[in-house]
Amino acid sequence: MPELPEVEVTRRSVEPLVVGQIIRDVRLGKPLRWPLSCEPSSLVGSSIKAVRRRAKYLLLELDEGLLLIHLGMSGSLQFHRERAAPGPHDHFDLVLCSGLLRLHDPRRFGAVVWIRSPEDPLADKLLGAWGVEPLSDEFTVQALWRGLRATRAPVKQLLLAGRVVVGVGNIYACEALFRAGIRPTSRSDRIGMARVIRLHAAIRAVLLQALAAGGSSLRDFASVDGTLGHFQTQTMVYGRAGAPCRVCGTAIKVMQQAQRSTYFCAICQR
DNA sequence: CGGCCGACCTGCGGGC
DNA sequence: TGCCCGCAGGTCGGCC
Repeated sequence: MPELPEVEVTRRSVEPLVVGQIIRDVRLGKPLRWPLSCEPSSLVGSSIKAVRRRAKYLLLELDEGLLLIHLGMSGSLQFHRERAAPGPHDHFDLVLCSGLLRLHDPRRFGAVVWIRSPEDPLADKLLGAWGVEPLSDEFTVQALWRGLRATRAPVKQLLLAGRVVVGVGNIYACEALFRAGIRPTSRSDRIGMARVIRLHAAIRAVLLQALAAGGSSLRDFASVDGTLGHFQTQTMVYGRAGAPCRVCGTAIKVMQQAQRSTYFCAICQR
């Protein structure tokens, strides 16, 4: 589920429930992508000072250090007011006074990692080399232009790589390129300024539209209070192979790029 | 260093 | 109806 809109929707719904709360207990389920990197019991007694987001990571700021949460492909956070027995796919619980914050993640590509400080080598490995936040002032046409000029890779793969701009995954890369009228296979360094300007606007617009829709709930993504997102019903190309383009009526095509499915309209994107 | 590819893991939908 | 295959929102590490 988790691209920037889904992670941000999660952040906004979690924040008011956990900020100021003290960690009473920690429960681990099956192993996730990376180990927690500390004794679970060492987190007990810490309070949660803030909930931030960087790229697709949620960052719970503690008294000491940072709890970094990644939702992987299938993760979502839940909040239970009452004690609730964990299911087979519930792999991390933070017990607070106000209730229980729980990571539900069937595929276990997600992770919860404790980071001691910004100088921790783990911080660099996990948060170090990312590009700018697309909804911040740092994401300018110039920044996108420079990033595109620096590589011959297909533009869709550059967007997915996150080195220039973060938070854009497979759904929103396909959608942004459609809205900008750009072929996903176009060589990044051959895209002209007029198109870069359109792509810059399209990335922001599609992410904002998805945020307003509560994200995409392809399987079971939900915000912490259980609300489902509905952006998946608004996509122009993603998941619509064979269906008519909402602009020109031509059948939407799907192809493989770097082992990911790319959806596009061969007429609207040239 | 850039870019491709496999790996990680489980569930589900479509086709036979 | 039931089984098997392919595919799914991410990203790291190894290899050329």
